[in-house]
Amino acid sequence: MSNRCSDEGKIIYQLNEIFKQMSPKFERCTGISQSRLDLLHKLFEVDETSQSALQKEVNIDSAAVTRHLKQLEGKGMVARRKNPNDNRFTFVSLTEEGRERIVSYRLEKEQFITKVLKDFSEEEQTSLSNMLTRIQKNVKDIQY
Amino acid sequence: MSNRCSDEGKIIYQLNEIFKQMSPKFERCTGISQSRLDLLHKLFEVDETSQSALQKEVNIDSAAVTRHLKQLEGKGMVARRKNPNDNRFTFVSLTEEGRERIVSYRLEKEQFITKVLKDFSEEEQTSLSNMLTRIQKNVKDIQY
DNA sequence: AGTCAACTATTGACCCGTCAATTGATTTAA
DNA sequence: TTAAATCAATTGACGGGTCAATAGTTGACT
Repeated sequence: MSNRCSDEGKIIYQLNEIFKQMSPKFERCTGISQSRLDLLHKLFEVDETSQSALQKEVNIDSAAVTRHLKQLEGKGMVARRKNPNDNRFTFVSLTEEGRERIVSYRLEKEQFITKVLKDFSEEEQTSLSNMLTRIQKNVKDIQY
Repeated sequence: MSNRCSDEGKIIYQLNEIFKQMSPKFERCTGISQSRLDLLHKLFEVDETSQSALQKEVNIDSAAVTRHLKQLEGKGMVARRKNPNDNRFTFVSLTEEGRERIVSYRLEKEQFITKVLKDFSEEEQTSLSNMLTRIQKNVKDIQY
């Protein structure tokens, strides 16, 4: 249950470090931030969604979603329009240009991922993934 | 080397999710952010250091370090003074109050960690840690 | 009808990180 | 000894996230 202090925080520490080191490299390699690519990915699969549905999928604050989508709209990658049947909702979809550009993003991302998982066998990957899933569950179970 | 798409991005995704979900809970449980606790930890071990040396250890930008330390100074947890032999450097140290309070922070942190690693055996923990180390190395090797 | 509650989206204030430019102190070299 | 280079720390501008408050729309209930 409890083990020696030197090791105790190490995994948490490593998780943070990996995140901090990986995020900026991801952005430089792919040319887009992970959050934005996530948004585009979801849109890629869905054709058109409400903003709130999108927000629930990517799991970032709706304020951030609004700002991202506005910028992506400014760059001509997504289109937004109000739901005519319910003006509270705004529908979001990829533009043609967005749809084209996301393909190259995906490519860059795949290359990035293979670099990150270099020398990991299939078994190791699934083993790692399973452990991460368990950690995720533990984190979720922490009340407060 | 390359495997099916559904699994490809999953680990990266999980790492991000864990980080995003864990950070705010950590802060609520312990009452302090991870970065700040890191800073205090280093100071706890070292008695007095220069700010730049501290910055190198915690691995966050020196601008952020300055701002953190100023706030911690405002709360009476750390003390700062210029190095009399070289006025470029500022020395940082824990105050008595800071030294007291960090003990409880450590306690909260330990409890948090055991929750995160619930149901993980020693072997699993070292196995996980080793894999994370390898990933960290892979990330570091990504040029650009 | 009219009011009230619920819901989406947006905005503002804030935290935390980065990079780039600046300030002040010291060292190096001419 | 003075000028240039270097270095630590700070500051400002910005990106991206959160929460809280607000605006606008819709639905339900009296």
